[in-house]
Amino acid sequence: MDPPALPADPARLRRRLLLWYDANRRDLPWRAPPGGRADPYAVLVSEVMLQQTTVATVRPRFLAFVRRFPTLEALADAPLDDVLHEWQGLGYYRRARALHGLARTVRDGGGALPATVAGLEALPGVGPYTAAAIAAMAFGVPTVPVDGNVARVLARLARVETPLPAAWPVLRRLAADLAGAGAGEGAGDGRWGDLAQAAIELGALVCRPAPACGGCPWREVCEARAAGVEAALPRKAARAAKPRRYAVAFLVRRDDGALLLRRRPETGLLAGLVELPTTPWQEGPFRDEGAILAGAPEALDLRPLPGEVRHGFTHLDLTLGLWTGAGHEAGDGFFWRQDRLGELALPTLTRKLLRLGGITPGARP
DNA sequence: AAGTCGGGGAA
DNA sequence: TTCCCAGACTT
Repeated sequence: MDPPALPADPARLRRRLLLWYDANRRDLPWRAPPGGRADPYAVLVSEVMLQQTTVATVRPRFLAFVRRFPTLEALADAPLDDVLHEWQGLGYYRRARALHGLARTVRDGGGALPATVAGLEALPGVGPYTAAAIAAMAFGVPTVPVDGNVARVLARLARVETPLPAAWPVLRRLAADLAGAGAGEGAGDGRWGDLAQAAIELGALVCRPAPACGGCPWREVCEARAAGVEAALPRKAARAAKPRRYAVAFLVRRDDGALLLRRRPETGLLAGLVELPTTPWQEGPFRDEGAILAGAPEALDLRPLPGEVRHGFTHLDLTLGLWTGAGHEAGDGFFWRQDRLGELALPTLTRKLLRLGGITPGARP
């Protein structure tokens, strides 16, 4: 089969897409008003938050984040723990660390975000997608960022049958073709930020995994639709099954009501966040009390609470029981916390366990 | 190229 | 349940 190519002139595709976007765009807090200019810091924060995270989740968290850290300089001046606290529950906590590091890098380098794809991609936490997105949306660079939405749109438009992830280079080339000059460039060109938003928006609203072609501005030229294969694209390589792991967490209280906690290591899963003590995670369920007590912190009268917590990570599913007891000494790596749990950066897994134990740490930001 | 890194909502 | 989300980084 011929190598995939855009089925129509790029300038014509761009015009059709922008007309659709003008009539169908969502009003999102980080977006420039129609005809206006987006705030680079807002674009940066939103794009990092939106990495593998839905708009519905990000919208309120974005508003809270920029309220607490209104400028790149304010973010650079804040302690990392404050940033992690503001990020709790969002997942992929490396993003928060990278964003904080990025802010300090930029502040120490003069204070302005780079305005080029290459300059942006050199910053921590900014990869090919995010660099292109910021360049287009905040600085008007003529480039079309390829995220999961745009990959789906382009794979269908040009009928790319190669499965992901092998198809990524093909899709990036198609995106570059779309951003290229094309014959008779005209109305709409110059709106490169809107074009980037529009390509993503089309994937999010119309060219979804279950496509709604009736509302698509490209339906008449879409090659997947012409062949009747739109719902099957993009094809994807089979993924490995997620293993399940088991552990028991411990709700240990001191006489004064303080709770025994520990901080996770600075790298790896849930890096630097605060959690309840647990046994090591193991491949099968715990069968006898001895194995549980062997993994427990020093405590008296340990006994199981009814119920369990299930929590899914990206590459494994975890099932935890919860035991409770009384203690008075915090061993190495542990600490007591009496109140104001809401001020700690707690992962969702820990919140689920606390809820099972009848504790509400307070609303997260 | 493959593995690591969260959590939630929709189908 | 499974999929997938405005992906990046490490090895």
